[in-house]
Amino acid sequence: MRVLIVEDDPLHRAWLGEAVRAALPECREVVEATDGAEGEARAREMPDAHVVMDLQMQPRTGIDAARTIWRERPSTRILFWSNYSDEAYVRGVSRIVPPGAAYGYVLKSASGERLRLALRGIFVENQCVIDGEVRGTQQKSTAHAVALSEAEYEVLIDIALGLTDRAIAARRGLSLRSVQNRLQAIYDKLGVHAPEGQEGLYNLRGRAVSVAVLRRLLNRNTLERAEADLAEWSARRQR
Amino acid sequence: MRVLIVEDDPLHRAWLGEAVRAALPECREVVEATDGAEGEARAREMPDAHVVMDLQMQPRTGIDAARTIWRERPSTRILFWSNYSDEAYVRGVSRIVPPGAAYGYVLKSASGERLRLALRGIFVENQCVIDGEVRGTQQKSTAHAVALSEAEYEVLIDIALGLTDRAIAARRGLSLRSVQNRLQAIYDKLGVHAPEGQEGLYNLRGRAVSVAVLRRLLNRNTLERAEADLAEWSARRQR
DNA sequence: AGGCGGCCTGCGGGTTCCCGCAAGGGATGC
DNA sequence: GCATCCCTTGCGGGAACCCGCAGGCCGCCT
Repeated sequence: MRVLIVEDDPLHRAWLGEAVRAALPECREVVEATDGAEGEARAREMPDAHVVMDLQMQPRTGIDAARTIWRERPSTRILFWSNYSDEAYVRGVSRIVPPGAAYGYVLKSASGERLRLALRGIFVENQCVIDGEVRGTQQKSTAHAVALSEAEYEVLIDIALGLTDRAIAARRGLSLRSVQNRLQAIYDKLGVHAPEGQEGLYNLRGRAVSVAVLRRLLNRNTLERAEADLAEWSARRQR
Repeated sequence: MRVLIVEDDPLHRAWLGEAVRAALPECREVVEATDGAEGEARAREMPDAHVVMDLQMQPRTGIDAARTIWRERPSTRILFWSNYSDEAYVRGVSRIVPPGAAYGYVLKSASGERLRLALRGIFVENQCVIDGEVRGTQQKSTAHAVALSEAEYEVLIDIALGLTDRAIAARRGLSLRSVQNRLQAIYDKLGVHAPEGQEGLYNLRGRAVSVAVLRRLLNRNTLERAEADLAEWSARRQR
């Protein structure tokens, strides 16, 4: 067994290396990478490696790296080790896990014992290990009536990018009115309407984005990736 | 001399404690706090302490803590030790430094030697020590013609909160048209206009916020604080 | 079959946004 | 004094947004 660690913080990287060696004595080799891009390269050289990865990295995030790693080798087992359980991250991860892949999501604030269990669970027993807190936001994100559907989430991203209704309609293959219907649903679910007696206070479109950021549905990484997707779509559409 | 460390990550906290003791042998006591609120409390008990503080903390950020510490004792010397040099953070800090106070801003990625120099410079020599990278974004943020003025920045925050033109006008004591002028300036400076041949692509208002987030002019913390300010203003205005 | 709920779509109109045009102040400089 | 620059304000109009109403399609239930 070989393990690849991708983590930009030197202190955390060193500590993680120790934890991996201690939890997995059967591990022959531990390789460390200091950012997403290097992680992808190392993973390419180690076709049998398991991966432990941070999510917040500059400039390529853990999600970016995981996506390419999984695209090249969908059976790779990846343990995400992150500071936060924001819905933006949880959604980001669950969007890219290949069907059937074993993965994990453990918070950095979790105890060493929990990390140890996750390491063994994923890499040895081939099971999925998700921290309780993460599980919580995961369920919250699929609980009906409060949560946004995937279709609505897409439109939310589009307005966060600053697209017009018309542009969204073109991009998503919908009519203008359908886009607006989705927007209504988003406004309702996010509860962006101004309180009693303050009617003209909010621009609902902008307010929705604001609330989404505050509720951690959206973050800078989400936007950055969406921006890249948009650029690609926009180029393709030019011809 | 006494030093207060405010840092939520245990690894970083421990390492920082060592660095402080090594750099400042004349330091009699090192106290550690694990989040912003505790930091404020400890600072209150140590009326002579210097402070080393992380910026990203939950739920009270380093900026929140620094603000109350400085309000109670404006001469406190604070060294901010942060992962990022985002304009949002730099602006956030420079908005709250009391006139004449000695402070510092050092990146976590900087070498131990740079941290040592900063610690001695601020706490012993009473000078300001700002990392080169931070200095860079600081200058970028005040370089004319590309950068937003303070007035424009306020309006940017308002649209990021999802306010209407009318609401912004009421809040900032301006006419509707003036608000729109500020918006124009923001649109120009952020360069949000769609490329040639894609005229209806962007909703400029939303696009401006998007670009601002991508350029790190705004982040979640900025928004959170702005939201609190807005709520307070809104309550005051009700009567 | 018929009814029901969900999603998509067109129409219409009230409101808000985006912005060109133009007129009024201060502030500064020669 | 006058010119110049910057910021503010009003007016007006075209475009985009928000949204109620109503009709159509599809799958599901009894």
